[in-house]
Amino acid sequence: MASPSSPRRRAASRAPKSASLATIAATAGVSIATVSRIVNGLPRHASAETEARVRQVIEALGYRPNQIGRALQQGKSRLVAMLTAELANPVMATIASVTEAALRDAGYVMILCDTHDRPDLQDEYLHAMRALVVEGYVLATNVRSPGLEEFVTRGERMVFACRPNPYAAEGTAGAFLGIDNAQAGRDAADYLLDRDCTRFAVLSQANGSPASIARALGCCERLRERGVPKGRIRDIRAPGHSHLAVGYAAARALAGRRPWRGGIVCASDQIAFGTYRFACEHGLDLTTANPLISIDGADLSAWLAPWLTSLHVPYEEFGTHIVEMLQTLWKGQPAADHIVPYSLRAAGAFPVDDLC
Amino acid sequence: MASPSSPRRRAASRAPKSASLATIAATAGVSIATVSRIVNGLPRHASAETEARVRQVIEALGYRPNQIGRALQQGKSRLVAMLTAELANPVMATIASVTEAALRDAGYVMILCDTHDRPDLQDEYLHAMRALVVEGYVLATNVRSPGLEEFVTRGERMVFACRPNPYAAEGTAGAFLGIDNAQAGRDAADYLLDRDCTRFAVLSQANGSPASIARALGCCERLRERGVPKGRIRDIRAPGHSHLAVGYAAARALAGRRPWRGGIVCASDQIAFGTYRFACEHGLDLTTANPLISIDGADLSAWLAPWLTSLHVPYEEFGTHIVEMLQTLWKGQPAADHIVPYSLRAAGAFPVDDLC
DNA sequence: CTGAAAGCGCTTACAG
DNA sequence: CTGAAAGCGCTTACAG
Repeated sequence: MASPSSPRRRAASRAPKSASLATIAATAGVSIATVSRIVNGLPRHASAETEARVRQVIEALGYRPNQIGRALQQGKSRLVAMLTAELANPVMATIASVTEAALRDAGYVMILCDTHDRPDLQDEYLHAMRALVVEGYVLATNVRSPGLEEFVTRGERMVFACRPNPYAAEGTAGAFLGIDNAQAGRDAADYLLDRDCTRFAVLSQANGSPASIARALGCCERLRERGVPKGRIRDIRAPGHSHLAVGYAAARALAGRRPWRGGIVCASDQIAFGTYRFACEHGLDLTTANPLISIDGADLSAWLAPWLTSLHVPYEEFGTHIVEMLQTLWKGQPAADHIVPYSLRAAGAFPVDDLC
Repeated sequence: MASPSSPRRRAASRAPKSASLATIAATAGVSIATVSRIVNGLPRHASAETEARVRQVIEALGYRPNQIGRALQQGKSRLVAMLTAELANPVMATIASVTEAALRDAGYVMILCDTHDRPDLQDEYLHAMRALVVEGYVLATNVRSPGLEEFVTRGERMVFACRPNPYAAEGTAGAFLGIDNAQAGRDAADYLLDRDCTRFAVLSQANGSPASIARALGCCERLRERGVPKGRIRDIRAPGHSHLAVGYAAARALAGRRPWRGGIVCASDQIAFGTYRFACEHGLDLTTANPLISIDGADLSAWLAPWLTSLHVPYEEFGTHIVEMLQTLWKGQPAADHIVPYSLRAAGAFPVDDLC
């Protein structure tokens, strides 16, 4: 190791200094304004010779505009904050990934903040992002927090993915992007009914997000509607932070009494995975005798869980939608809710080629 | 929708304006410098009464320091860039997640950039991050690019997770964080040998990353070393961008001749997942007759792939290590490589409680 | 076509 | 204890 006082230490202790507009201007013998105009490709910026000279200097010194200086001047940062509930969840990772790509294409840089569904972290990040003067917020979290309420009432430009805005004012454009969760629950019920199930288990998270509650409720509602007696519906709401753990616990509850026989609806892929693990360990039957359907249908599931039938939410398209919604906000218009369709992805039926 | 010229439009078209240091100073009747000192908790910043008055104004106006102004002044942004090869890969998502948490604890904000393993995107991001004056770079990509070479030679502060620095100078501290990949391959070989396998398949990606090549090579090397004849080793390098597709293709090649009988080493979890999907569809036997071991052992695998035995890389600890390495760099010292140990995670043996 | 100057929000010596 | 002033890197009217 270099000693603390060695010259080497000094040299390496900060990032290599890069040239500024002023440096370029000085060595090219023009004004800062001129260089700025050239860099930004403004209309009648400079004579051909001046431009050539300046460009040469820029090239030679490897100049790149400092975004911080620009951001301070313009009052906008080209930064968008994305707050995710839990990046470890593949669904969240997918949303983050596609949003990042769409924002990049639109010329923005995404900052990803993992709130771990903790209100304190959520507020910490919200404030840190405001301090960075981000131009918009994408929320994929379901937690209430004072900071979020404050931001909503202050009119910050936010889009809500998957989970609706918990502080949305009545009759306001919610800027919500997602599926009709209640309807998805109903469709899951129909799927099992059409396969002649007579007993039903609905697995969801206790005190879950509004979205996941809506799925479970919609499902139970539909079952009753189609004449299933209450006694034939097991509405299991298992505790746990991770949906994996929820699914495991729910499956345990399900298998607890006598061997289960009937259809199973999991409010999310992750819950289905937890169920699956329990099934592997303790022999809960997940074959055609007990058809299982989940809601999410993430791409990874098509690989890792060929046994899984699910209502596939088109997360791969969320990035584009999110950017469109942000652009609406940036135009000063309220962003309407955006309800996307889902589709049935049958077990094992998804073609490999589409996944590569 | 509000008409384009409605007053509403104007009102919403930019973020709500927030108070500046100057505003606070003016309404509190003190100088900007005084407010700054109070906000930053500097030693003898102000008299008790002044401070009280200023704090009151800050509270009333909801003032938060603008990080951009501060960054410009101090020449540091408290931002760290993380470049990931592919966020859709759960291993990458895990690394991103833990790094984000560790950086936050250290007072930094992480910007996540998904390069999709494309050199052009990698360079685009590298330059965008430099423009943001980030204080460090975390690379979890394996792509060579002109920009990366430029950054390395310029001495930017970077750490390399999982994939070594492709432009590291001889005998230089590489700032690499990861496992001994060749040794992991060797250990995987030993695992199968100890289970009395006599035939072996080694599944990896054609033209893969140095890390994954090292795993496959180490494995083959060890097999030969322990006397396995070349004809009993099938070294399958399948093409494909995603490791899932690679695993699928490799399994197809493996099953192509006669029914496979022997041990299987997958260079990564994802390759094992692809193999698994092929096995489910086409009946490749993955039970004890054909023991399979992969390298990675991501937490998600413990849930979704209870059938999988793997050498578990402690990705959950990567965040802490990455921050330590960055802090070494920030002190002006070179960051040594950091080789972490891995451990065997046997199929189905991982306790559920540890995963919640 | 080109430049001098103001100002974005902040920190930090330097005076008093 | 407190303030006036310079300056971080940039853009943008405003002159010429």
